[in-house]
Amino acid sequence: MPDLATPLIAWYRENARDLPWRRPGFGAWGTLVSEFMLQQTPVSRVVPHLEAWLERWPTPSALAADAPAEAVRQWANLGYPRRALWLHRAAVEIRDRHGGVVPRDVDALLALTGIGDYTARAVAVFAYGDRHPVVDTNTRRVLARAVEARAQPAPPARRDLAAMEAVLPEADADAAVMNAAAMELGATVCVARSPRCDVCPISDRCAWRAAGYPDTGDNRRRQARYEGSDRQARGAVLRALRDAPAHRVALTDVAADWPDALQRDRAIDSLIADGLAEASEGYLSLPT
DNA sequence: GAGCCGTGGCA
DNA sequence: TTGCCAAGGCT
Repeated sequence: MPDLATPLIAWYRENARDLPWRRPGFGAWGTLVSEFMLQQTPVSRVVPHLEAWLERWPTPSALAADAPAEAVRQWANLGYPRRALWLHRAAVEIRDRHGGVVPRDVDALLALTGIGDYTARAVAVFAYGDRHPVVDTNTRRVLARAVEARAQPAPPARRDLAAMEAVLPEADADAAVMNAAAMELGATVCVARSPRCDVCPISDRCAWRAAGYPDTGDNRRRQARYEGSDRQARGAVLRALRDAPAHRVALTDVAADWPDALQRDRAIDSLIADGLAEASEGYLSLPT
């Protein structure tokens, strides 16, 4: 296995983007909030929302003291609004189970609502400096190409953690930078379409490049069409609630212009089932 | 493990 | 216009 860490770390020190969560002393709560927002949402859209969020709720207890509806409203159009609800629940759990301090232990982090393998380790590594493999979609693509000589990674699996562990330096601080560097390379150089191998710091040891960029197929899961989907209908309903005075709309008026009434009703029911909406006395509202 | 869950930018 | 892609997680 060629040494990927040395050139990646050196490259990262020179080329890392200046992002809010990379500022010294950003804090574990800020890191946690940023990681929730970054789950499937691009960096450029997250940055302004993150700063507004932390200004309003500087600690987990501050968020926990507010209503879930406020979290969902503040989430605005970041997408996947269940994350706002889960972040609020996590804040309550941090207040009640951890004295208001974001836990450092990976298992404790994994036990929080909305935190999985990626986010738990990202917090432990980037906020606390501990040594764990942090594997996101960028890292999976970098490892698939550099190590496995594949054009695209396989779907996410637990073995991805072992694959990253295998290329991680021993020292905690180096391992943390390596984790960030692999993600950064995947986000800015080793991108999904049209990778920029001419500026890649590990192109001389990339297995995919050495093999002549073979087309190894693509096992990635396809996203369902969004236009006309239930997800779009849910988005329309929730947008109406966010924009309404007191986050409350008469049930008969919610997304009344939606072309498919059955689909609209299905969306309302599923939002209620998810805890993102509540129905009472003929009105639909955000969760209190 | 597969399907589901928002939103917007870009080719 | 359509499909791809984005610091995932839950059921």
